[in-house]
Amino acid sequence: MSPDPRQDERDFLANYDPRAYDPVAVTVDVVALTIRDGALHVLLVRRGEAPYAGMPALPGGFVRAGGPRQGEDLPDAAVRELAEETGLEAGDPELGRVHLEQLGTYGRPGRDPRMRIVSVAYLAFAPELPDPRAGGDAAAAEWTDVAALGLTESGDQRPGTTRRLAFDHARILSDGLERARGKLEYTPLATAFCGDEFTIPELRAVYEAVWGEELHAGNFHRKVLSVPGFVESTGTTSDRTAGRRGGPRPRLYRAGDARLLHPALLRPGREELIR
Amino acid sequence: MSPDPRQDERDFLANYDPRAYDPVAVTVDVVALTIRDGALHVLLVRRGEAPYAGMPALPGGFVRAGGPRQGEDLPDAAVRELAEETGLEAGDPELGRVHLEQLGTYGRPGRDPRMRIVSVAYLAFAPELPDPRAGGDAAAAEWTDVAALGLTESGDQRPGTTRRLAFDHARILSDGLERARGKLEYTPLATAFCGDEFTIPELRAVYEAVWGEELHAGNFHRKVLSVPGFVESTGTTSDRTAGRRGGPRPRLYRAGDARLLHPALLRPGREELIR
DNA sequence: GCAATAGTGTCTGTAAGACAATATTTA
DNA sequence: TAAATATTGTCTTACAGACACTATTGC
Repeated sequence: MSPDPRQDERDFLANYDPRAYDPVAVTVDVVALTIRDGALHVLLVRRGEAPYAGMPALPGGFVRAGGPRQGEDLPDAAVRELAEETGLEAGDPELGRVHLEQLGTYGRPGRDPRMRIVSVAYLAFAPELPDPRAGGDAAAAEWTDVAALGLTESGDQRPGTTRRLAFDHARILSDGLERARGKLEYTPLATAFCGDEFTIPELRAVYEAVWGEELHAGNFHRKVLSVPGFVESTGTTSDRTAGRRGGPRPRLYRAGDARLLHPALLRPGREELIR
Repeated sequence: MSPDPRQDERDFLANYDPRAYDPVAVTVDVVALTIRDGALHVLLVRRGEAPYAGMPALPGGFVRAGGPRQGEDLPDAAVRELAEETGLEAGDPELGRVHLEQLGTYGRPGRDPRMRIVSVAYLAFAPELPDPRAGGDAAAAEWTDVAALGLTESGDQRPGTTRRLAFDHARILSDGLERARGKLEYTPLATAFCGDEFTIPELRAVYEAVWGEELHAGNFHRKVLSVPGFVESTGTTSDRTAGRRGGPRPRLYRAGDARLLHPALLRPGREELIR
């Protein structure tokens, strides 16, 4: 490496194609998912300005730069945006329980009418977080049932859907949901939607909410317990009565130490989708 | 939407946090993989300038911008970079057989010492492409055996490796290889490394090169034929003798119409990697 | 001829899914 | 008491992997 990075930088700025300096802005958008009342919800904000003023959008914003070695890393920007919109402090331990992963990057020319914007989308999975309105300066953000958005597999929204998403956020959310559905198959991600301790039926409710289909209780139960490291017993039983309509008290489990599920829990009935 | 996008743009540029306009450049980098002589190879260029002058790097370059609706989309930029470095024309039908997918985006501050750069990495799978040197103005690019790069699972290169990659390209390549290994399990991607017609042993050689382990010929053969839509018979046999050391002439197959393999071909012996 | 390989057959352990049975709880 | 639910058991079918076998080719 050259002994003088600033000289490098001057050479660099002087030499290469100036078209590359047409402004390109980099943003992060966050698809934050949680389970509320047994249904999958996504965090949406209401846009205050044009374009798409008044329409719901994914929380997001510009990545802070400031020089070659200054500014924030992309995952940090995603956490910051999530914290700002949920009203949680950036250092809140509640945020430590949130699983965050990069989803993909969207840069089609024209996706933002104001300027060329490349957006790095992140996917966040959280157990029930406080309602965004409770936070101090939290914007008009709220958890929205994804079923109400009428998303199709192709990333569009069905005609007649009242809550249309801004920009290409329907596509990004659609990709995020598909990623989440797939990850539930071969990782213990579903436990990230639960509290520290949870029952097998609660875990099954997570799978049913994300996959959108009912699962056979008995087979699911045996299967989860048969995957090494998926869950570990606490030896106690749940005394929560909310949502239960009878039957014995279910046992409580914690997340195990597995990072991959083997064998995987495959989604039923995907034969038609394969071709 | 506002009736005057240019007014939107002026408002936009006037109003928001100017720190976002600290220059951030967006590049694409391409992890192009192919099989040569039974070993997995990646396309690398030799850097001509500081930083990392003389060191091998992934092919890549700046995304062309030019205004809100001008410039190229990210996948187009990746195809352009790949075409430039391989010496193929951008419209060459040979490029149409290349499978391209987004790998991930890397934006850690300091990853490029000159300025803040966010790089969108793409993964390309191709059957044997012409040698880059054959192309007209092709840079000093060449296919490199990935085994010679001494990559570890953590994305570093083993001490003593002579060909050290520039920037964080060892990490990017490492992520690309892991993605490729995984995709071979549940998609028919391996056929993208083969010609139009191929034999089951050739297909097995692809799996062995990418996974880095030998597979049982008999079980692999039966398994491939049992997955619906993976391959379809041509009714002919291969008369190529290159690489074969005996035995009957293998039958020829084409890629089938499956987009997912069901059941999947799982990598053997991953029990240790699960925790 | 000899060694290597393509392709098929067989057997065993594991897993998925349908279904049933029992015990325990809420309403 | 009736209905719902947690948990376990049983059975069938499918599949992965180990191994064996035969036929066909290159050298």
